Parts: sequence; structure tokens; C-alpha cells
Amino acid sequence: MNHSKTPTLADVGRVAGVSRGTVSNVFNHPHLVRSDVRERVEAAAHQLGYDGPDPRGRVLRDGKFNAIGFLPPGAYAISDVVRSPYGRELVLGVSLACDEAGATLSLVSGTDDTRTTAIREALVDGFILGHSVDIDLITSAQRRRLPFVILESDAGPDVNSIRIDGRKGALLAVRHLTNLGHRHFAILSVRRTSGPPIVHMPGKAKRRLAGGFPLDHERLDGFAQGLAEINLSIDDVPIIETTPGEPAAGAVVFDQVPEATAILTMSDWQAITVLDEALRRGINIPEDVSVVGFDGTAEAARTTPPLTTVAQDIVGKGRLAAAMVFANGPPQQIVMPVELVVRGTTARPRS
Amino acid sequence: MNHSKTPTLADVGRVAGVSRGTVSNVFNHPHLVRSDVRERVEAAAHQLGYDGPDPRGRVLRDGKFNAIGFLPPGAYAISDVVRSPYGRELVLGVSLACDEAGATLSLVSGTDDTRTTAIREALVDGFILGHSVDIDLITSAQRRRLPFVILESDAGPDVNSIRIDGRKGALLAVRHLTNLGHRHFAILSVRRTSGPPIVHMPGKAKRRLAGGFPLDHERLDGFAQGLAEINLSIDDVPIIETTPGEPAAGAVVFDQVPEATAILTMSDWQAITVLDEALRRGINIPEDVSVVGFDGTAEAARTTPPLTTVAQDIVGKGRLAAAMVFANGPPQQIVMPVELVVRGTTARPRS
DNA sequence: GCACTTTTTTGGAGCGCTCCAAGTTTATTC
DNA sequence: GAATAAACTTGGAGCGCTCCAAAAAAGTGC
Repeated sequence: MNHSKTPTLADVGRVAGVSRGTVSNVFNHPHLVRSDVRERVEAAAHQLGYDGPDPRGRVLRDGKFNAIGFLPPGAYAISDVVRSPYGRELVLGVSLACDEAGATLSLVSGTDDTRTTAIREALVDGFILGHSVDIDLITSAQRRRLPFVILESDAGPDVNSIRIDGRKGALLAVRHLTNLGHRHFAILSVRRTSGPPIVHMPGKAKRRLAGGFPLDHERLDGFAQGLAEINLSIDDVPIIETTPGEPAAGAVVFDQVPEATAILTMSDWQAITVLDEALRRGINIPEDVSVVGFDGTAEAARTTPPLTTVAQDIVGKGRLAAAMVFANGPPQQIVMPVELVVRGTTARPRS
Repeated sequence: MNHSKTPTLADVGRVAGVSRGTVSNVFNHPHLVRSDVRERVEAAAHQLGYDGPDPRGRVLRDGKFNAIGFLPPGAYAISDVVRSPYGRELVLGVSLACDEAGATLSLVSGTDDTRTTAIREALVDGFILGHSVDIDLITSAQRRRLPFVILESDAGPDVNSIRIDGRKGALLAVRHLTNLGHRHFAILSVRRTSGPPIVHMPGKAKRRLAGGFPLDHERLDGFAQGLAEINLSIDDVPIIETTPGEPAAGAVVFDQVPEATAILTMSDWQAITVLDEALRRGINIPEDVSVVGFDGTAEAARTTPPLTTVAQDIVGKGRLAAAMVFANGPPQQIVMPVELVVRGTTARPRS
């Protein structure tokens, strides 16, 4: 019997002439097994090629996976997270916390339609849900009865959430530019659905973002407020929505809003494409056009010139999120601070 | 009974007045349950707040996790992988393949001593082992009787492996520089153990790398061969070992080998620190010193000036590794090509 | 209404393990 | 060497699920 099957605890016990429980103890609590018995068991295990208890059994019995799951935001895939500067730093923070806890970090795949299934089936002890989580996902997560944290979305007092003060960040960015004397803006917003850039020029009736998460609207509010302070209306500012990583983002802005002396973005990633395009077209930054990023990623410090950006502690956010999952405490809603980091991409407009 | 416990299949069956098997079918093979029964079961599930079969039971029963595990190279932690340009692209490739397969990517944590335990306990269907895997890890992986692939290490014909032709890459790099007329070199090698940079100056007896994986020695061999072609000996070239991401790497090279007109590195990451340090010291690249990177990461294309580097298809490598794990076929040893990408950091030495 | 086919439903078996209360062996004390 | 304490072992219970052979129900044809 038990020909080529992989051996189990029971097989080892049989060969060593001890019970399953003792074999289990040899592997998990060796101190409470007499040494001669332990050696006998180890010999039997070796002979059978048994390398320790199968995690499947343990998992069922203990109910613990020792892993935490990270779900990419929105419709994004795992690969998008690794691709984006923001996503990378976020995952870095989470992974730091996992390293410390000796836990595994599972990047859970799933498109919109498979997402709830993914949550239901993920082999994890808790979740971090990327921003913009819709209500279905939250319900799924709650059903799993596992701790979870939502990023950049406030889902009420019963749900853990961590977000930055996006409104204030946006406000700081605009004020910085208006103080420098800028009056002609373009806004590069994030399209959260897939597809080509969408251009919203002023004048057209009420403009609505085609894709956009609460956090995007919050930032837009911040921009609006800052503009209102110098009696400008955001309704007069062109807004362009591009998906994250859209390489043409910069080109669309320059084509559609040539009069802009200042470009406000929703991410460093977008701002970087603007810088790239400016270089390509011979537009001087910041002399011809000022650009402000958002996020304060490491990349932003390395551009030429270095990017002025609304910085947040992304790594810290990931870390904190993981810590909250591990802690599994009462729900908290945390708002993290933002800070305007002025570097080389902003200056007075040409007079 | 069953007060606050989470409900199980059996509970739902009891409420709906059907057997466990039927409830299971409602969730997994709904087509073979009569519709009125299905609705009854769904109602019962809803009433109990049951959101589908618990993955723990399924895992034990099916033996499948639908996940693949990635183990960072050597003594590195998950976070190191995300931090390094090379690691990121590798993980990106793996994640692309996982996205397509609908599988989860588990970044398995573990330091040297916990690594084998991590392998033993990881909830995955297969592994990708970062380069430089020692024999213990391979044995552990084999014991799991799970498919696995080793990166940048050839462990013989019984083990899946993927590596680049590092020797050739190194050779191409040196030849490029010797053709330009360089005769004074410094080599920046990778220290795979933790600690400060180690400087190996020529002349000292036989020099041995303190930390270094087979791939590092292979590249060194390539450098040696290229130098030999113009009758130079690698024994006369200073070698400096720094851990990946060591920010001082550039500084140590300029301090210790001021006469070098060309710096050979083992990674783009290292090369970038050299560029940063050159900028800081007012050393002009490539006029004063030429620098060659290794890996061909996306970062290398964005430095100022853009980095000349030995490029490989990192994303493709990750993808292929995942594919091999999923395929679970007979062992293969794959050697991927490298290519010298000449950009702006190499030029003739000042005459 | 009967015999027969097809569609549904059932419940036992078992996946591999760890916990724990109870039982057994060994050591210590007087 | 009996009594007591300490150290070690045992094996049943159960984690939640899916498969599958067999039973039950429903459908079909005459």
C-alpha cells in the first residue's frame, strides 16, 4: 500500500511505531518528545522521504494561512501594480510589514467580474483592498469575516480605511501655482476605466468624469477650491482623463491645451509622461510650463528637472495597512497627511 | 446551536432541507441542481450569511492552491525584490503570467534560516526560486514534490532552470569598452551577503569574492576573457563588491579607483548609483568616465545620460518561469540571450 | 399504469493535520 | 519498593469540503 503516494504523518508513525500525534510533535513541538523516539521518527521520515507536515492539513485544522492578500485597485491587474511607481511603493510597504511578521504576501488576481470570487477563495487571513473599492467588494470581504482595510476610500465607521487628505493636497498644489502667478491651467485626471484619453473642454454643459474614483473627485474639489480663491472657476479649466501609465497623456495635454502655463496632475506617473513629452517637443520645464505631480514617489525626485509634487508616505501607508490587518482590531478610519514638495518643475510663468 | 460560528455547507443544507452535496453543487456545479432547489439553497445561504464554500476545505480536498510562490533570491526579503529595478521587472513578468492564468502570486517571505520552512509550508502549487539558490533549497523544493524553476543557476538536468548567458554579456560589455580605447577599469560586483562594500585591489594574493553567486563569477569570467583579448589581466583590475542597492557603491569606486576610465557593473542599479555619485562630484559621464550597466531595466533608459547596459528580457524571463511552473513538464534548462545596448554613458576615454 | 430512461439528490469516505484529555511510562522521594 | 510526581504518548474528534456510486425522483412512451 501507499506506493508512490506522498507519505503522510500516519505513514511515518506506522514505520516508526508511534502514533500520528507523536510524529506531529516531532515536527512541531520536538521538545516534548523523548530524544530516542524523536530520532526514530526522524529516521522513518527520512526513509519515507517525508519532509514535514503537509500545509493543507494544518490549514484546515488551524484555520490560519499566515498570509495577507493584496487586491489591486479597481480593474487593475497584479501587473499594473508592479508597473506603477505608486503601486510599487505601496506594495513595498506591505511587504516590509509581511517580512517582519514572517507572513506571505499574496497578490490576488482578478478582473472586475472575477474579483468577488477571488476574495471568496483567496487563501489569506486578511485583505488590503486597493482604493476605489466598490460596495460589492466590501460586502464580499465582510462575508469572508476576515479583517480588511480599504485604501483611499472611506466606507464608513464599520470598515477599516486609510486615505490621504487628497483635497488638501490638491489645494496646496493649486495655491503654489497661483502664488507663482499662473492663471492658465490644465488638469490631468485619472481615467479609471480602460480606453483612450477623454478630453473635457470648458463650456460644454456640465462636465462629468467618465471614469473616476471618489479620491479623484476629492482632488478635483481641492483644485476647484484653490482656483476659487483667486476667482477662477474649475469649469473654465480643461480636464483630461487618461488611464494610469498612458504614455500619450503628455501629448494630449500639450495638443489640447496649448495655452496652459501650469499642468496639474493626479499622479507622478502622469506628470512624468508630461515631462517626457515636453522634452520631445522642446518645451522647457519649468520656464515654459509648470508641472505638479501627485504622490511623491521616489521617481519624482529623479526626473529632470526634479518634480514638484504633492507627497504622501506611500510606503508607510502600505505598512500601516498591513499592520491593521494583522492587528485585527476595532475599525478605524485613518487620514494621512500630505505635503507639497517644491522642486524644479514649477516656476513663475513667462510674463 | 451554531451561534456566532461561521456557517458551513452543512448548516446551509440543514436550513434548506437538502444534503451537503447539493449545497456544494449549487455553488460549484449549479447546472445540475433543479432550479427550485437551487433557489431554496441560495435563500438559505443568504439567510445564514453564507457566501460560498470555505477555501480551506476545498484546498484539503482538491490539493490545489491555484497559486504560485516566488522566493526572493538569496538572503533577500520580499521588500528587496520590490525595491530593485531588476526584481520588479521579474515579478512583473511572473505576475503577467499569473494574471493570465487567474492564479495568485505569493511572495514568500523568509530569511536564510526560515527559508526551507517557508518552502515546506507555502500554500502554492509550484515555486520560482530566485537566483543563487543553494542546494538545501533545491532539496526542500524537491521534497514538496511541486514543480519549480530556478533562476540564474543551473542545477543540472533534473531541475528546471532559466538563466541568461552572463559570460557573453560581460564579454560584450568589455569588448565595447576596449574597442573604444579604454585600458583602465574598475569592476563593481555584487556582494550577496550583507555588509559594507569590500574592496579587492590588485596585487594582493589570490582574490576571492566574499559574497557572490555562480552568476557573478560567470560574469567575472566574461570580463576576464574580454580583458585577456587585449592582453590585460583581470587580476590587475580592482573589484569592489557592494550589496544591491548600496547607495555608496558609486562613491567607493571613485574613491578607490580614481584612475579608472571605465566602470563595469553587475546591475543597472549599481550603475545608477555611479551616475548619481558622478553628478554629485562633477565628474562628467561619459567624457571623464564610461559606465556600463547590466540587466537592461526600464530605469536604465531614463537616466541622464541614458545608460549603456547589457540587456536581457527580464519580464520575459519571469513570464517564462511562471509558464514552466504552470506547465509542470519535463525538466528544461534554458539559456536566454543577452544584448549590449549602447546608449549615452560610454565614449572614448580622454586621450 | 407499467417499465424504462434520464435527471437529481444523497451521504459515506476521505483529504492530512493538530489539539487535548486521558492513559502510560519513567523518575524521584522517603 | 511503594507512593507520588513528572514526563511522555496515544488516539478520538473534528476542521469544511468535494467526489462518486448509488438511491430517489421525475419524465417518457405505449
